[in-house]
Amino acid sequence: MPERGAGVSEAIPKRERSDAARSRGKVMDAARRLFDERGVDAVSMHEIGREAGVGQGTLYRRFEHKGALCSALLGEKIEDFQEESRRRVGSRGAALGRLKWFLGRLAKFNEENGALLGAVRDSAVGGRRIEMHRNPFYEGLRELVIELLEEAKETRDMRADMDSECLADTLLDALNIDLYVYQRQELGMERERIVGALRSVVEGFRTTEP
Amino acid sequence: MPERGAGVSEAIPKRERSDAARSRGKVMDAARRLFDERGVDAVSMHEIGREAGVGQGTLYRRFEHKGALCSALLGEKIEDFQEESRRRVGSRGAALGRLKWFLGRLAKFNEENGALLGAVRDSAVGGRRIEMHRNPFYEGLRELVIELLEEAKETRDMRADMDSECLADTLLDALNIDLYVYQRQELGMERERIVGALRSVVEGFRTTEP
DNA sequence: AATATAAACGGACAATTGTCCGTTAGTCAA
DNA sequence: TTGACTAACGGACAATTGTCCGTTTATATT
Repeated sequence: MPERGAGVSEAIPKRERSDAARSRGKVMDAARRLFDERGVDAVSMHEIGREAGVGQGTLYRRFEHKGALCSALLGEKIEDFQEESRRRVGSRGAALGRLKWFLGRLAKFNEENGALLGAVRDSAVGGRRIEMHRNPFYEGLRELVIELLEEAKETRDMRADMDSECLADTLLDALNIDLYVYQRQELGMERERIVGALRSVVEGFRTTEP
Repeated sequence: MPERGAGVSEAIPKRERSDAARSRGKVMDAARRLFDERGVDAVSMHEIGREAGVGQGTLYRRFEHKGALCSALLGEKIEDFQEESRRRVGSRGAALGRLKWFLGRLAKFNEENGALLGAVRDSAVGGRRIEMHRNPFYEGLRELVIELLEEAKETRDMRADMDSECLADTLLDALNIDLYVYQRQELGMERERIVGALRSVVEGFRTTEP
């Protein structure tokens, strides 16, 4: 197999045959339409196949499961989010300040894509539980946060004994979609409150100035 | 038969009829046996019913879903954990120190009950996503952490502007079973490392001494 | 254009979860 | 003890996910 460039999404190994591409498009269109109409949770995969006019085999060949389909639907949003994040995060200024900005941006991403993110999460059950974390999207976010924390260490803004890797997971998981929905809808917390609390956690990472 | 009702499963309204109690016992025994034999994930609900010698209606009347059954199975462990936690947490000493102890204990609980906790988590999909957080077990932990944080505020160990509620969710979610399994098995992190990182987060909550 | 071949297609099928409803049997009061 | 009331029972049934496999078709080659 020819080595493909390290693309953001690992779909399309060689080149898609024309009928395959057509099927992919039909399925994604149908899914968008049905999700829009009745909500993500209320639409079954078979229904999507029927609406798209493709068989189950085709449907599942293109998208391993509903979560993968939702990920594909999220595609552009993810690209935008990652692009903006990488740009802002690569800019000048204090690393911890940029980290705080990033946490706010991630909350906004949650806010805008809650339904699809929830479906992605739902599909990560049983044997696929690990996929929640081991995927290009999460790993990208993780690298980004680690990078910021390491930079904060180097500039002596953060204590040197802090564990950047672990902390990155902690910060990202504090904004996982399940907890976020629970805090927003069940506890009635405002977005700014959630983000604010997390920023105060980051504030605690700072070296105490003498 | 151990006292039921204070765990994750719903409280028993009046009193269980004798045949109902027998069914409950048979189902739990069968589940324990099969889970032990082949692992939680590899056993279906129907199989448990068959092994227990009860019909599907009975099975689902007693346990709403596989997660509820696993919660019941976790019952005693949960009791022990909660009891020990409440005792230690109610003791003397610095609140933040007790919080740190609690985080270690929670990690140990994860370690000991990973498979069942994973199944409980898996069953909290779709419409039941909220149940991951809105259940007596989680709420108990949450109250306990909030209590500690509030105490730390009162004794001026923690900055007064910290949001105890949000922070409690953050700390607890940092030890959710999915992330924990990912960090332990996928990233190969040691338990002490995970707990240590979280304790350093708590350390950051402290008021900076002048 | 004809042909070979591998990818893609479609829909039947298997597995699992969860519900429904007619039947059975504990429990309590007379 | 008897009888009635109602919780509990059991298994068929519906819905959904995901797989399998025989058939079709796009594409590269001659």
